[in-house]
Amino acid sequence: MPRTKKQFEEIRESTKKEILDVSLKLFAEKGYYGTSISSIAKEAKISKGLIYNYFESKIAIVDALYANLINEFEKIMSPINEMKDPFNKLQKIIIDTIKYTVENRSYWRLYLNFILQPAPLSFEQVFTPKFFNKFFSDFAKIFKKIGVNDPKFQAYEFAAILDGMQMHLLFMEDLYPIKGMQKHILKKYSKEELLKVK
Amino acid sequence: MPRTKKQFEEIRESTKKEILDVSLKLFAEKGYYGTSISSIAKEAKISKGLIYNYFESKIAIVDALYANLINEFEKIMSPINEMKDPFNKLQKIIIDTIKYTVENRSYWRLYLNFILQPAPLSFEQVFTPKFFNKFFSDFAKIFKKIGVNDPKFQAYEFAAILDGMQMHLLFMEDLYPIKGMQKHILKKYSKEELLKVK
Amino acid sequence: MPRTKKQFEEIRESTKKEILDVSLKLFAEKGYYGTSISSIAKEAKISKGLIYNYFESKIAIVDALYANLINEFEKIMSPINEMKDPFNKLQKIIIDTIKYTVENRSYWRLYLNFILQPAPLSFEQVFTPKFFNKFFSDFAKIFKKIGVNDPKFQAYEFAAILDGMQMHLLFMEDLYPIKGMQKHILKKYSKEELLKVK
Amino acid sequence: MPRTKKQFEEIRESTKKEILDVSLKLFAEKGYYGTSISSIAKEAKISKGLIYNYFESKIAIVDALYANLINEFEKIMSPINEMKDPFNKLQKIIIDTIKYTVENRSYWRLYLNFILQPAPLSFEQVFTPKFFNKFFSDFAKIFKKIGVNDPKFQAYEFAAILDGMQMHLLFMEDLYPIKGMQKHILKKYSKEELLKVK
DNA sequence: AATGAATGAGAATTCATTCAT
DNA sequence: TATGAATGAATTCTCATTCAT
Repeated sequence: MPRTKKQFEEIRESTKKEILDVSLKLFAEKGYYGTSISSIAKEAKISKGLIYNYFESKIAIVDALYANLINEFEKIMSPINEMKDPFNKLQKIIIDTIKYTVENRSYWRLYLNFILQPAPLSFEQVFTPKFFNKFFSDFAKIFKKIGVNDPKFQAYEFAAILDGMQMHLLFMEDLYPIKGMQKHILKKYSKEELLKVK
Repeated sequence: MPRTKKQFEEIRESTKKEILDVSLKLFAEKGYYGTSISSIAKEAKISKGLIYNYFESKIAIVDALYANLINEFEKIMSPINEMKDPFNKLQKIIIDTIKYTVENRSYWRLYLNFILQPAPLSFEQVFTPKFFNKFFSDFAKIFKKIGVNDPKFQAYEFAAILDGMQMHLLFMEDLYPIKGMQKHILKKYSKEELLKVK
Repeated sequence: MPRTKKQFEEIRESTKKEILDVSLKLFAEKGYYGTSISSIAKEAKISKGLIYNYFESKIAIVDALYANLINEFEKIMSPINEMKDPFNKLQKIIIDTIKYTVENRSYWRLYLNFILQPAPLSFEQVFTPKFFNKFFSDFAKIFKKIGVNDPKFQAYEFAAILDGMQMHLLFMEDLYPIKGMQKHILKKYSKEELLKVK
Repeated sequence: MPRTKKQFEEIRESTKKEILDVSLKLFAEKGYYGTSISSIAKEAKISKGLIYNYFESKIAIVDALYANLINEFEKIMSPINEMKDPFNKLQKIIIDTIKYTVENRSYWRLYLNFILQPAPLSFEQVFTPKFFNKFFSDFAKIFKKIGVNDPKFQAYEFAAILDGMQMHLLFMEDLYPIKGMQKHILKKYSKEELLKVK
């Protein structure tokens, strides 16, 4: 009895997901060049050839991971974007950034790698300088709404703290006092403090 | 009649420097794996073989660049370490970090790459979590001396801002408003502001 | 529809054998360093890369040949070891040594090369001095059983004759009067002669 | 004051000898391919270039060593050739073979390597099958003079024992009971024994 | 859909030899 | 005579990708 169309699709779906999961793990652990198609196949317990049934090339896998990463961003940002209160917004950005970084180190490690990764990995560039500018200007709007001085540079500062902290966290792993840092940052960007400075 | 020892040394000196300069440029541009020995040779207008007259292996080139990088760090930090006044110290750290990053983008791009680089590039690790801890604790001492609340996390915040800013700057290049940011950060860590918060 | 496991195994089996056969021939003809992986690939009419699908490195090929060689040794020696009569034993050792040398020149040429080969080829050493001592003491037992004077040195002499003859045979090829030599040696180690000397 | 012609020649002579000595040592230790021109230069404390002032190529060094080896042979054999008494002759051949092998392991190790060494090292072949035949026939003459049966194969046997013993000695080094073996062989080829067998 | 044998381009590395001084 | 920097061809090895089954 041949499989139904739906069954086929389910197989495709789950195999593809497995390849992506394994790839993410390996890329984050060993880097793009340190991860061979063979090792992905072995880890995913499928054949090398099958991978090419799902992805055109090695770089296409990265592209897909990349796309997923963008989705993650969206998922984090879209509820935030819908929030009205700028103070709550800041608090949530901080909390979520830390939460997702801790929960999903592989992804974020990859993300930082990609950002700094030079040329050969500049597949469909999504994390373009423009993309970042969007963030900066979004943040700037929040600070403008709050009414602090110099909202533009407050935004750059805010972004720098988050990305710097993320980098330190990913690099130092358990040595980094993320709990304390979170408290510290949350306080710094709390309503009371912000109103004080204003 | 052979060249004198000194002549030979000069030749070696200059060829070695050329190889390192070209390598730094290419590694920063295209990454370690994206840069072949061939391309270094071609760019430096020497033969592939000659490179091995100066460096044992490809990774040895990176090691040398790495060592130079450490030197840069020392050069930046040693005058700072000798400074007494904590306020001046902070100001100088900010100014120098930005100055050296702008002047020497290749190096710092490489540096960030190295920090996050996974496994295969684990040449003599210098930028270990321990190395960073040293920075954090040095910074903490400064803030303690100033007498701010929570000097430890102020230090982590300070480091995060600097590294985050550096990352943004390296990624966005000319799109980044580094001038304004410098002013902003300097003000944030100026004597008046710090004394206010205290 | 992929090939069955058995089909794959057959392919592997035959390709591996082909690589080993070609390698043996070339190594014996031109030596280890005189034989490139390229030349093996060309002679075997496969791609260079495929060889690495079967052997980890060039030296691993030699290791495999080496292991086969040990097997040959076993095959020659095990029926001999089971023989009781010491006179028959000696006769068989002589006959077999010559037989296998003539039939399998490549292997034995390689064997002699390996024994004397210096350093760089010191893959898993099997032909250690200890290995030889085993032979000497086995031979000594035979002569002791026969009851000749000085069985120890009779054994060394016997081994020297066999290895010396083998060397001459491999070196001089068809110029060596192996037939006559075999008769001569067989007679020297015949029951009558040995009992005479005793 | 420029050096005299004679002085120049002395320098050349001694430098050349040094190169050969070092080469012999290294070739015997590490083999031809395991020995680089660089390592010879370093060990001889001269420059790489200078070697090419004395020898056209790496293989030319081997050729020279080879020629020296032939000389050694001559030196051993010429006094022997002048001896009249066949019994003394055999005794001296045995004694000298062992003596020179022990005293000059490097040379003889090289010699055995060369004999079996395939193609790439088949520089000016001196150790041709013909060369060996000369030995065999010389030996045969001795045995003929003595009047043993089958002098031809006695000669082959004699040569096999010597070369086999030499091989074992070179391979097993101090584990080989060369003293006892010498006594044994000398006795076997002593006047009394030979006359007995005759 | 799935397998893994096979390919081949390209990478790092070695080293005999040349050559300017 | 002597030096060692420089060359370049050849070598081993890797790995993304293809393809017959």
